[in-house]
Amino acid sequence: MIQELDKTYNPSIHEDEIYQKWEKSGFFNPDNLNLSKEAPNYTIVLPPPNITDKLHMGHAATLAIEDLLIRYHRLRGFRTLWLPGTDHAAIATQNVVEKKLLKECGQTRHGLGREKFLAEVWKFLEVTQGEILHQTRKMGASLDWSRLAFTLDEPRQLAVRTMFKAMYDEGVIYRGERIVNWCPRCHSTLADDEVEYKEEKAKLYWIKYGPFVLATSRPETKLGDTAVAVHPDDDRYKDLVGKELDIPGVLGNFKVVVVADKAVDIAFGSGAIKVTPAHSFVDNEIAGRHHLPSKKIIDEDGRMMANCGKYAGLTTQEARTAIVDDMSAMGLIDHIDEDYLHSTAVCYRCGTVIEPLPSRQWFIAVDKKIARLGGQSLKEKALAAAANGEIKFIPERFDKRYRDWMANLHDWCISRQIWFGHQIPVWYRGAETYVGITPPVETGWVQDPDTLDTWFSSGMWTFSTLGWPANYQDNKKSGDLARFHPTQVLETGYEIITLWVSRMIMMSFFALGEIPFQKVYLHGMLLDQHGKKMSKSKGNGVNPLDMIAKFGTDATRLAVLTGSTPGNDSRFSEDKVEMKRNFINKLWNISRFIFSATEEKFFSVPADQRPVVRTLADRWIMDSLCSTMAVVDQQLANFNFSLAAEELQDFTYNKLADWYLEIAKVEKDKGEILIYILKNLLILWHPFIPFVTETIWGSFNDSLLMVEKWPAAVSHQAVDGEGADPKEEFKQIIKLIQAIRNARSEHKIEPARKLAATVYSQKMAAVLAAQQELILNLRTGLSSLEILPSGAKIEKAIAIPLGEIEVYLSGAVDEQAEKIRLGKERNRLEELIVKQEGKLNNQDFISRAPEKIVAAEKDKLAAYRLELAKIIKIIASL
RNA sequence: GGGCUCGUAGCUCAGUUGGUUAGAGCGCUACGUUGACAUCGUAGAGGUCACAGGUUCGAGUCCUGUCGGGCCCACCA
Repeated sequence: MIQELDKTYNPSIHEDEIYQKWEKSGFFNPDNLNLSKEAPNYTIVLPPPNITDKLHMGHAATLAIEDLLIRYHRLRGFRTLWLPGTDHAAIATQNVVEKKLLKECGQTRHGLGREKFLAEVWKFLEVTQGEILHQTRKMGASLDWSRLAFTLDEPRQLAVRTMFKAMYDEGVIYRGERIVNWCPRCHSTLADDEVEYKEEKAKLYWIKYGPFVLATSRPETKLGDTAVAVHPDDDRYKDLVGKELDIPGVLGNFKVVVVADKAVDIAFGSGAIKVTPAHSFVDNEIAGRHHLPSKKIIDEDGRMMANCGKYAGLTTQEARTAIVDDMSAMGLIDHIDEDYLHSTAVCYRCGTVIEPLPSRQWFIAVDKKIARLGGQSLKEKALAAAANGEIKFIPERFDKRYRDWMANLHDWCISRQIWFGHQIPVWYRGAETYVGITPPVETGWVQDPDTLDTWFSSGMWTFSTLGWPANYQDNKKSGDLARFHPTQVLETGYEIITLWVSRMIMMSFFALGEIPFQKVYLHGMLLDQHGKKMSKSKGNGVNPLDMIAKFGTDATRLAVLTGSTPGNDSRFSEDKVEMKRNFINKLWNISRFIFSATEEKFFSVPADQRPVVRTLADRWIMDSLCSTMAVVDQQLANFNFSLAAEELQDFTYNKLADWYLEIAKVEKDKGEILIYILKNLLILWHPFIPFVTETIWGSFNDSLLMVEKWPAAVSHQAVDGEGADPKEEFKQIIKLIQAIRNARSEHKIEPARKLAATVYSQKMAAVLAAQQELILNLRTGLSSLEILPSGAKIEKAIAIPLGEIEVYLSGAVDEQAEKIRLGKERNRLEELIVKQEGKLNNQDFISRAPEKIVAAEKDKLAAYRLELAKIIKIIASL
């Protein structure tokens, strides 16, 4: 049964129905695919979007790319799993909800209390999660919804606690004191990427410091100084290194040592710095290297502590003013630079100045040698996986970024002082500590109030979604974990290589001793039409649902899949989507035409059964389809989605629609071959534009296109070719037709006016004669066509030299225009010949270039000369 | 400061290991309803490949430098 198609494709009346059909079929789930045991796996875990907000175009691009990969491999007979989920995005989500509560009911999280606040967060995420999942379905994503996961659902909570305990037992997770970014207002540590830098003018104080004069922007931290550091190569201070000094200060004299450390910049200030290990990251590192004591003087409220004498209780700002005044009175201030430009670290959330503070936090030791990793550290394992090619980055350049970052990685601080997230599975009772997957049974234990960095749980994503830890007993994988891990590809944005990709690799090595994925394909960012990053605050973001409503999902997908190369940013604009909508409509109308031109009996022929080929044009289109199949396979293997789509679009538009369909109208009886091409074309297009292809397919098939068989390019390779290469011969026909159209256009000959054509060709006469009907009927406007091996020049005719072929059009000649046109042509050829002769007269070229190239260049010159000779003859005759 | 990346037609971008007269789509110009498609067709114009050197028989492609975008990381005592 063949259903008639509407005049234009209207996505909105088909898409939802098609998606339901797919979902009901069960084929999103690899367990339902009819595959042999030997079928290879193809698994991708969806990078779980944050439930902070609905999806934007960037997410749409991710979904389009991954669905393309998944559908392509499903068609090719892989056991294909695409695993969906969402990310609780701890801090980000908590902030969004905090802001919302403050705006809507003036409540703070502290006012509400932990339990009620968390209830609000869960209420919020239910809404956004629902919206995200709806958007994802609208994109046509063929995700296995039966395996849907959330980074904070019950199974993932169990996985996180299990992981934490295992790492703690192995000594990889430890509690330690370290300088952290502390926001005195939020009362929380901030991750490095949550700190923002604001550039501003400040004062730089040059203070007298024993034998030194040194520059500081924070004189109040002098109370916590334990050393002075200079560069080891700095001759000015060589003699002082290693000495202990007695320094006069506002609270009396204190002792510091002088150390030499390469972290000091000789050129800045006086080349000497005071070292405050407790309140500066750099100083803390210097202190670590030289085993210096640390003295904490600022508390969690950003105030001076009790050990600061009369300054105790002042904020750091107040203390700075007071101390500078006092130092000034003591003559300790050398001078002050007023216009010192520097950037201050502030909280990305509230803008409060960050205080670096020593704090007790939980860490993952990345350099600790681990027995279960064969005595290697997480860092070493993660680096080796990239170095030995076990994990490949695409494009390759990101491999370097990954390894550079990994090599410089410090211990990873995983505790956060926020409420929303995985609460740390550690309980305290007095001096006792208990770490466990379940709470201790006895009473009196209090759980650590902190939660884990959101990347801890998302770092476990490849295996926590596949049933770890239940599916991993005695170092053996079972169930989904055995079937699908390691996954084949991780597809994500390059901006989270460090945040996410690196963590996943470390976590997977620790939990399973293996890589989480074989390839990492990194896509670029989607920018707006002006090349700016899309963001909510700029208001230039686009909701994919708007595009879908306007132009359809397929157009939206194709727009984000094309016009870009791997790893590079690309611009998005509505115009692009509109163009793709036009193309999809073209495909729809190609199908309509083919339906109308095909006898019913051919519709049921299987897509891989080759049709009978009769004419040169048939052989040409079959050959073109073959090479398109090969190119698409090759481009997709290299993640060149855009080039694959371009190849398909070129075949569909420029070969099939522009030429072969027109030929079919002339040569007739093409049903068998047309439906064959259409079926294969729909399969080839399906991964890119699943809805329209499935819709067309469904109008004459009972089966689902999504599980058809991908055409193997090799089986079509043997396009029967008696005689010469059909491609080359047919290309000559196309060239001839185009030249005739072109000549008509240049001579401004009205379309209705018919011309008589005479064609001379020694080599091609027979081939051209066989294609007479096409040449006459493909918009050339000819009244007659005479083809001869050779003959006399035709007077008063438009002459078109086409290499070996000569064409004359008589019936309407403007000799003046003809002279001008041919003159231009002559000049062009003469220039080419001069250039070519120069090349061939160059002895270096002749002797050093490969023979093949030299021969080709000689042939070219001969061809140019032949053509020029003809033109000169024609001009002379005018 | 370190690293990465981009600069090719008016616009958005391709251009595989150096080797035809540097390509595509859109836009523009002219013409046009031909058995699917105006969400269409035919034809055309349009480029010192950012700039300056170098390597090479040969450079859009490789090297060095300059200028101009973008991104990442570190740091600003």
